[in-house]
Amino acid sequence: MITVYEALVDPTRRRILDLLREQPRLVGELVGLLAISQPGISKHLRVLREASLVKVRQEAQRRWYELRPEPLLELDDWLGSYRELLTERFDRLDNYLEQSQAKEKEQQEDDKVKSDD
Amino acid sequence: MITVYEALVDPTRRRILDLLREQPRLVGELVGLLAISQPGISKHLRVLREASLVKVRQEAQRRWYELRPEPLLELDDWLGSYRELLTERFDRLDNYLEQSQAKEKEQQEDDKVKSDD
DNA sequence: CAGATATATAACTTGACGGTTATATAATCA
DNA sequence: TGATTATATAACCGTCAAGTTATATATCTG
Repeated sequence: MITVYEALVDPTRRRILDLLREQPRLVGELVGLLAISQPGISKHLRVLREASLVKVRQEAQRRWYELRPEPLLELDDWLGSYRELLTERFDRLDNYLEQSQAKEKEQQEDDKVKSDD
Repeated sequence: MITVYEALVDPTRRRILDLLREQPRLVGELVGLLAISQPGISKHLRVLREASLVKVRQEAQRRWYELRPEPLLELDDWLGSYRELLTERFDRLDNYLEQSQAKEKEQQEDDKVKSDD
């Protein structure tokens, strides 16, 4: 079994989850979107499966991967104990959060620039 | 710079944060509590520092480590997009969460059983 | 100053991770 | 049936993480 923390540590897997949040996807679709080889994607999907963060529905040779957000509750629960501390000082943090979001967005752009050959 | 995801992936570091949530602690205190060598703890603290999750106050030879929860906001933000999905199906998940908590508690017990030699 | 105390850093080992290419498996299609 | 399509698995490689022991650094104490 793989913990939700282990599943989320890799940015590619977070991207996959974000993509699956929009809609179920085929493996090949994810390959097209993520600039990683097909076996690489399959390996990530295996990790997500073993963390129970996705479920699969087979349809002929194709596999539809679908989000299963339940395990995120554990993370949310852990975070909960910190949330009061956070909201206490909330004013100080607005700035911080905006910075982080900018950084993340930047990185996602980088990911996307798959050389189109 | 170390991401909050990287910082949280290690269970020992999550325990350290939990301990610092209660109160600031000395390195030696954490060593006593965690069954890892002093350099091991110092390395974890360095990671937490580079993730901006702790701050240090020096007092003679001692170092007080204190929680800095701000970076957790980024994680909370990421989780936010999934929270609606989660609450939608909330009834199905109670059971799941309880299981996870039991597992975690079990593991923490294991951590604590430092052979007292 | 010499020793003791508290912590950090260096160097090393081991194992796991994330990527790759090559291949196996399984279903569809002609 | 043989070729094609879609995905998973195997084998391998380089990097890094987490632990260790040994040592450096810095402060206090006698």
